Amino acid sequence: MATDRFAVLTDAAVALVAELGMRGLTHRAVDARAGLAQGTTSAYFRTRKALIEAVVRRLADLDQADLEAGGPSLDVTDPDAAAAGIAAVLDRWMSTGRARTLARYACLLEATHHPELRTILAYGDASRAQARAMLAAAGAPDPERSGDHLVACIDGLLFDRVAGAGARTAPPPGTPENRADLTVAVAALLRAYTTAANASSTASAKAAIEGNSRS
Amino acid sequence: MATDRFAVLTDAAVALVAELGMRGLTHRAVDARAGLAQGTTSAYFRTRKALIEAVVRRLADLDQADLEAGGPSLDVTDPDAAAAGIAAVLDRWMSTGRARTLARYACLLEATHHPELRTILAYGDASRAQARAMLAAAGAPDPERSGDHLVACIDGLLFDRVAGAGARTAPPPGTPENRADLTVAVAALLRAYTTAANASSTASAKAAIEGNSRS
DNA sequence: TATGGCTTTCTACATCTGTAGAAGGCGGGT
DNA sequence: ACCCGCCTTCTACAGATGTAGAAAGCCATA
Repeated sequence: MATDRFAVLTDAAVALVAELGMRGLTHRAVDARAGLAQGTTSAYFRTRKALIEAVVRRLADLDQADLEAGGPSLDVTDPDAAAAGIAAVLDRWMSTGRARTLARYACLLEATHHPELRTILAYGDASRAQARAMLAAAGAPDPERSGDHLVACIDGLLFDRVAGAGARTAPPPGTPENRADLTVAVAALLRAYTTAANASSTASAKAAIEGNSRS
Repeated sequence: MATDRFAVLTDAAVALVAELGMRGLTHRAVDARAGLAQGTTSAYFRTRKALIEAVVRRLADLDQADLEAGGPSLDVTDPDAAAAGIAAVLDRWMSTGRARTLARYACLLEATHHPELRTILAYGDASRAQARAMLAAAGAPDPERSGDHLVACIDGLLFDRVAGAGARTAPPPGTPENRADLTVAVAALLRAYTTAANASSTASAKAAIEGNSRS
């Protein structure tokens, strides 16, 4: 999975971020983790920022490859099958790919105070595009917006199970029970955002919030 | 907002975590941020773990107070109003309370590799209970599970806007547009998880994933 | 006033971290 | 064989960080 020096180092870095957080990402720690001589990481990534950027890039690349290798089908005609497909991906990301998922969230948080990372980390752009396309094909109103909402919610399900309360309460990752649970959750989401019966337009919603704004 | 020494210090710590990440949480940095003499934080929280725990506890307390001061109404009979109420809270958490929200996510990620934090950080337990109660009142099937899904999704919407792509694409926090956007998103969620027309039971979902498990 | 316990402040120090450059080694071309 | 450029490894060092203890100040009570 990691053959050349760069890949070995960045993979080790990703693993470190996943299990120790951004704080554990250190030149020397990466050296140790990768089983290479002290100073190696420092030689390849002279500054810490370079190291972080490499991690972010690596994550993006891995996700890209993962997606191309076979994402969910997203068949509009069969929402339940689409939900099951998405659930399968989510389950994989929280079992086999848990480390990568955690690292990704850590990087997202990091990007909050490091704008330059945001360019590289186009995480989820592909998913969003896919979601929008699917909703558009399903004839949903405002597929752009709804697609974004949908992806955000699915991501929420993932985050909850990987770092939130779901990590304790939900069925363990990698099991059929987990996939089943995720499937019903995602199916509900798909139904919610595909139905043209989406009565609340932005306009009517605006009216509804009148009495609720208290900031 | 912060009168006694502990509160001053932990508030400064929360602010630091929000804007610099966990890595910025340092005894000396907290001293500086709080405008107190060097060594103060070190005296109050002898170890770094104690400092982190204090931050987590402070976040939990603030959330608790926030919730008691007036959470959304969650009126079952009027889902749109409930959605608007939730949207208002979300909007506040991503504008005025953005720092706290970011700090919370950072702590959640931190709790991933520090189990002792998990006990303190019962974040969202109240929300989950409320969601379950609401869904139960609405006659939704399996309100426990659906409630958890619902909260996870709502949290996903929040995370997306605070740290994800939504931070760039969605309407700016604190504006009516944002509240409106969130309202339609949440309303769709409520509809999805309250409808008894929730055809896919766990059992049928299990059948649906048969062809999709490839891990 | 003196005393004893606090809270607060200052200082010390071993480690860790970021960063840079020197030293060493290896292989390809002349 | 020799040289040159590259990759790798080692070492140095300034500054940050975690942690502990000493010093100083404050206040109430005897």
